[in-house]
Amino acid sequence: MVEKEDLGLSLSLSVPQNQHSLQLNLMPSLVPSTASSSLSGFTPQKPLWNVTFPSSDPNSDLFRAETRSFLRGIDVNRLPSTADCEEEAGASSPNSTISSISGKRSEREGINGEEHEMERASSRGISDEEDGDTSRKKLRLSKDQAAILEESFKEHNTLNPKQKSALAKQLGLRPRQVEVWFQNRRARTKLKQTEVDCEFLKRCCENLTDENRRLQKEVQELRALKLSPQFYMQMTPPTTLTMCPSCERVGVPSSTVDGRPHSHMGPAHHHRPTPISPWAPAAPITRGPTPFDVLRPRS
DNA sequence: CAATCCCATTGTCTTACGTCA
DNA sequence: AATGACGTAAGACAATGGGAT
Repeated sequence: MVEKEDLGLSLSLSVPQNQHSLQLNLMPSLVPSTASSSLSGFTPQKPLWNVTFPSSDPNSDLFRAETRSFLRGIDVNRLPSTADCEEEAGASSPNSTISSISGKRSEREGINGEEHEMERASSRGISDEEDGDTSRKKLRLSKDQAAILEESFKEHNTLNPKQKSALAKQLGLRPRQVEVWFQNRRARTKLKQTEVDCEFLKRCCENLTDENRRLQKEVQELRALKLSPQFYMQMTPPTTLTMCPSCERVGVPSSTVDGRPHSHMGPAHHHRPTPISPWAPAAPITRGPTPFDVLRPRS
């Protein structure tokens, strides 16, 4: 298990076998365009693929939104002052923290105490015609708010009630908004993880396909070789070789290995020796790179 | 039973792009 | 050809509602 350093985006991929759990650590703020990954059993030195995060992608909506917000210099969720109300009171202005309160949430957060105060504070900017309107208004978190939330998310991607309240107070948001932001943030993280996992599996599939193709070719070549008459002529008379299907060791019946009886042939051995063709190499077949080998950086 | 999470979905906002006058 | 207004599709994201724990 890889430590969730910096709690950027820690990705884990579980494949059927438990031992193949992909851990991907994505740290958008530190590693803007690449993601390091590690698979238990191997740890690539180089990033395997690029992952672009919204805030780092100049074409992304978040980036644009941030840029917009920055350029305008408007904190869309700041509790509106009178000056703000005069300046940006357009009906479709994003400059509002107005949002309808979920009935569910209203039940949950029995409006009281600090949260009640926050609730009222957030409602202060509602104009008369909006006040009675239950339709929610879209808000955009300011760059600063988003940055603080992001920082907090890096530290811990879930919040306890105390942290939530403190953060909400710090940001001038309702606790419910902070909670929602964290939920949506977790969802985005998961989505990104899924995309990365998908990309990884795609690569695995491609590599396996390649290897399969290569092995098929190798088999064909060996078959062709097997059928050629010259090959037989040069063959020494076949001896009866057997190979333990379990440990893939070649054993010679009615003989000893290193002077000692080979256990494969002993009565206690539970594997039935499999006869192998005389042209099968005694040495282990050098296999081609597995997908993991391919992905593994070469030193 | 309440709190919280995840998930799917909705609603809003913004941008890019195509069309037309 | 250049320009501005307009409509629209697409994407991002805050918010909602429901089910699960």
